[in-house]
Amino acid sequence: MSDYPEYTPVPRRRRQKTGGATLRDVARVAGVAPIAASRALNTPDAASDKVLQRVREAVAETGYVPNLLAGALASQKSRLVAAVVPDLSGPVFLELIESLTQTLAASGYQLMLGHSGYENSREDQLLDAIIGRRPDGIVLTGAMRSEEARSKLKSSGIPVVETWDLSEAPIDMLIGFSHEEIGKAVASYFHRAGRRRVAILSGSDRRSRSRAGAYEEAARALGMGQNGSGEIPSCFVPAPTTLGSGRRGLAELLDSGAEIDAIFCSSDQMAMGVMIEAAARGIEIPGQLALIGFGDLAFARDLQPALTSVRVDGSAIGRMAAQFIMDRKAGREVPQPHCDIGFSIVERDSV
Amino acid sequence: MSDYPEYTPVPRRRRQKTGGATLRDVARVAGVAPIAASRALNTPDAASDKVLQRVREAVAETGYVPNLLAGALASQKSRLVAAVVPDLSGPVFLELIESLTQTLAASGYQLMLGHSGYENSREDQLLDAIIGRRPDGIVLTGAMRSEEARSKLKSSGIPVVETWDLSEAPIDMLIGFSHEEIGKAVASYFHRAGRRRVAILSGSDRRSRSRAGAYEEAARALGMGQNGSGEIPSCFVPAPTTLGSGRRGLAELLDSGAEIDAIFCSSDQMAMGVMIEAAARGIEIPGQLALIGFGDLAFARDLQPALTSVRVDGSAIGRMAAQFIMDRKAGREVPQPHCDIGFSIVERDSV
DNA sequence: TTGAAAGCGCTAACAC
DNA sequence: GTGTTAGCGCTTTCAA
Repeated sequence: MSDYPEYTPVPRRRRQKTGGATLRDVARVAGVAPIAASRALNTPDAASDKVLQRVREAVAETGYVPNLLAGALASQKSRLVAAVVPDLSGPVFLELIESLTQTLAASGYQLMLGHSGYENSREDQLLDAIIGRRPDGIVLTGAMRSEEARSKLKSSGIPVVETWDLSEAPIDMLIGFSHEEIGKAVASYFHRAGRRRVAILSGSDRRSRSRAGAYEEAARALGMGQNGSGEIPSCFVPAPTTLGSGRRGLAELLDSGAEIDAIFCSSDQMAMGVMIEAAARGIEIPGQLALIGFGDLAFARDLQPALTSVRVDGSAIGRMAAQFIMDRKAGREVPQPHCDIGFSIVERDSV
Repeated sequence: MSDYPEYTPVPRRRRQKTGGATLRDVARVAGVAPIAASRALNTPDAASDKVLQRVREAVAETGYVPNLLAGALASQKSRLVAAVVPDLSGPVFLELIESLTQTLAASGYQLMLGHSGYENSREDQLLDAIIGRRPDGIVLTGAMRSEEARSKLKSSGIPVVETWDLSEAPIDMLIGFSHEEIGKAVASYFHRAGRRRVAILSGSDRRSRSRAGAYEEAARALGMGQNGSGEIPSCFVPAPTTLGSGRRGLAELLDSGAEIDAIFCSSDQMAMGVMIEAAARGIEIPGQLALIGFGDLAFARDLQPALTSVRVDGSAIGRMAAQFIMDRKAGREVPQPHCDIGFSIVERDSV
């Protein structure tokens, strides 16, 4: 054995690289500086045709896929937008989510989805996970009621679009409609249609309650309700509402002995449930019972009878929200950052 | 005018900082090194109580929210998982997406959602956007049939879970079931129920076609079909299928003059449409017409009659997919990376 | 248990 | 139009 110490090369600190080709590799192959390659890919107008050509070849040769994480870190633009929904199974928000994804994708943005549930419990944790990714925007469809969550959002500096509601003190931007107005409009619609003994079947989430409250109030003001008492029979079921809760809701309403000739349902699914239960009980719609749903889901027109429903243009909300955020990020000013998108009652055959 | 050049301070190149507090700020406030603060937050076990305490206070004081982008870049762990669905409006995938989001969220992962549509056109673009974010895993529920897309996925080195199908040559991991077996099982179920003049109403997407094909074949093998010819009346509608396409599909089937006593619908929504159309035409279910749906959506049990349907456990797929990916990332081996999760026929009253 | 140094892969800010 | 340099905010690696 020799006493000479073995030759140990100075251990160069090397991290494991991710494996794939990087912009440097592309640049080397193309024979240009990394930044030139970057420009060729991101702002092709600012590069000569020669560089463009060679970089493109190099990309093809190396199979380079840009690391958007690194790009986002350097440029402070993540091209990510987060959307928070209480729940996906109540398809009310689907239209919004789809149009959001689509509009964003067309501009190279990606959607990050978060579920908040209908309770405020996980909000904070979810928010940290979202803000931590530094999205270019956050679209809220529900929840975020806690003051802590709101101030966290505000101080993050990330553009926020609240949707699906009108708030007096928006965090930032807002695209919504008035649930109270809807409640009133439906009550008055029933009134004009000659219905008097109106009832309500509603989810117990805040928004449905808000529609329900305005509906009851307006109905009473119009002199509708149970003969004598002016009471508006109501049934509240936990969100998300389903076809099943519609069936059971109607059963409960009927079994309570109330005399009813019209029901406002807080979702089209529930309305469909009511239709099915009514059919099972031999109650004719709209003859004996008129029905208005909420959401105007695709199937509403295909029901028998076709369902009259309150329509809110979820696609428009999605498109606008995406536009708001992209405008903001591009430094453009959003002229009307608080928007009431309204609603309409789509008249079909169930009233 | 003096000829002396004005004193210009050396312009330090400063980027605009994002504004929020960084780990350095936290560390400074806590009086420790940045790395110590990092450890206090990520691996609390490896830090002394004193440091822990002071870092926590500093976090609260500064309102620090970790920049996960930077963390991901440095650690090669994005804690992001991408899911690609053809479409959200056919709620078949909702269960999967919800359980995926939930399982991931419980471990601090976030879901990134991508829509592929039912055509392969946007696949490649979508894939680049996804791979570019270096997610820790990708869950595929449809599409990705092009060889280019598959090889891109493979060479990315990102764990991929294909779901909702059994493939002979999976890209990586797989959690699925056999659409052919389902077709056969439904045909034989109708046969055992004494139905003979069976038909099919199906979406025209690949998977529905695959179920339909096996169903027709099995039905013919069992001697079912139109009297004499053995033909199986079929109607294919574009995906996503809806209640409306169910109504129109039944109408088409009936108006073609076929004699039918059982229909296999490729979605529960279509089955519901068939029910409605049947009711409108005075056709009794299951007396004159038996019905089996696919998806076993929540409303199936609440229909009148309750709908018999093929059930696939989407939640289980979501949970497993999340687990597979997290195991992989943690260096654990996934013992059974190819899994047939099977299906069941939930017997209710429509047959 | 704690810290200093060296990146992760990219782009903003300059200079030419 | 192109290149140089210095980070973005974090964590890995190594050394104490």
